[in-house]
Amino acid sequence: MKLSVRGEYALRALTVLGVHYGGDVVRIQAVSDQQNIPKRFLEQILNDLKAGGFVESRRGVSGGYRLAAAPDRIPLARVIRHLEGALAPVSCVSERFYAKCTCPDEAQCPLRSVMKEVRDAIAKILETTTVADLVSRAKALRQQPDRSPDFVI
Amino acid sequence: MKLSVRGEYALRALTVLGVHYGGDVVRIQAVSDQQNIPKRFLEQILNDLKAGGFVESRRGVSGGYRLAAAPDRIPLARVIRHLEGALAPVSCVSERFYAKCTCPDEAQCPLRSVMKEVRDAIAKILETTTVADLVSRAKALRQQPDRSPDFVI
DNA sequence: TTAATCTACATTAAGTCAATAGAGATATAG
DNA sequence: CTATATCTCTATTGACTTAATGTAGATTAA
Repeated sequence: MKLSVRGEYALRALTVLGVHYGGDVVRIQAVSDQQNIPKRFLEQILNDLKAGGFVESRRGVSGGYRLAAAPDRIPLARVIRHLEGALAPVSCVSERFYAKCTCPDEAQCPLRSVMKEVRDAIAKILETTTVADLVSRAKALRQQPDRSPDFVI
Repeated sequence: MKLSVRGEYALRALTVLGVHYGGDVVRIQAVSDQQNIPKRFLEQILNDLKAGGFVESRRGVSGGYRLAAAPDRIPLARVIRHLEGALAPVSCVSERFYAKCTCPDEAQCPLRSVMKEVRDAIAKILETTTVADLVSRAKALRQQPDRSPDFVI
């Protein structure tokens, strides 16, 4: 049930680009420094995100990356599906990456129905959460960095 | 976000043992045949499940495996955690397998809070679903193999 | 023209996964 | 008591994936 480091880096990078949405492009180096992501690896990832239509780039001096769409139009599910494939824990319950599993009869496999519930729960969250949400959560967390829920007056 | 084939086999095998709960032990060969699981691989898995306290075994002729507890006392989450580790998509939001991630400041990482939601959604389902549920779903599906919800009289 | 940037493709080292191999221990049937 | 079907244990393999690193090139603002 893992999100790869690659996927994690991608979402963190998109958050940075989301913060600067509407402004100028952001250099890879800046994202790398700020988010503690190996620069060369991040190059690959951003290139992949460009191929997926999530970001656009400008080359040359003062080049960089920016979001290709408004942050609230980029659900996390789309990004993760592009980078990693299925959200579903087993391929036989995936909506867009379906593949047969090894059970003798899918129609009678009780595990499938449970895993379908899991898939739906994951998808529900990741379909409705967007890069814009990451940006606003980042802002909120910056305001109240270490205030626990019990610490409200 | 994947459940490994190993984990899938384990849960399918436990379902078979769950069906026979209260009766005699079940041979690996029988489980292997019935569930289309490579026998030698299944041996390893059942051995691992035994180490985890989920099943017990009898050796020798007419040996085999049986559940070590009532099916309704075995939540899927326990099994998966034993075999695969964390349910959480990223280690930094795992309750029992916490590990630091690479983000510069966990307290201010917006991705963490989203992934925590995902973790909780997954855990909620897998903590409340037990081997007994798999057994009863299997029975239900056997009764009504191809009757869709729209097809009820 | 320079230098900072993105682009493209190749390579690598380590790890994981699914499965297989082989030798051994145990217990039941006969 | 012996034959044999089972579980037990450790090791190994081959394919694949992951997270990076290497090298060379294209682009563009200053």
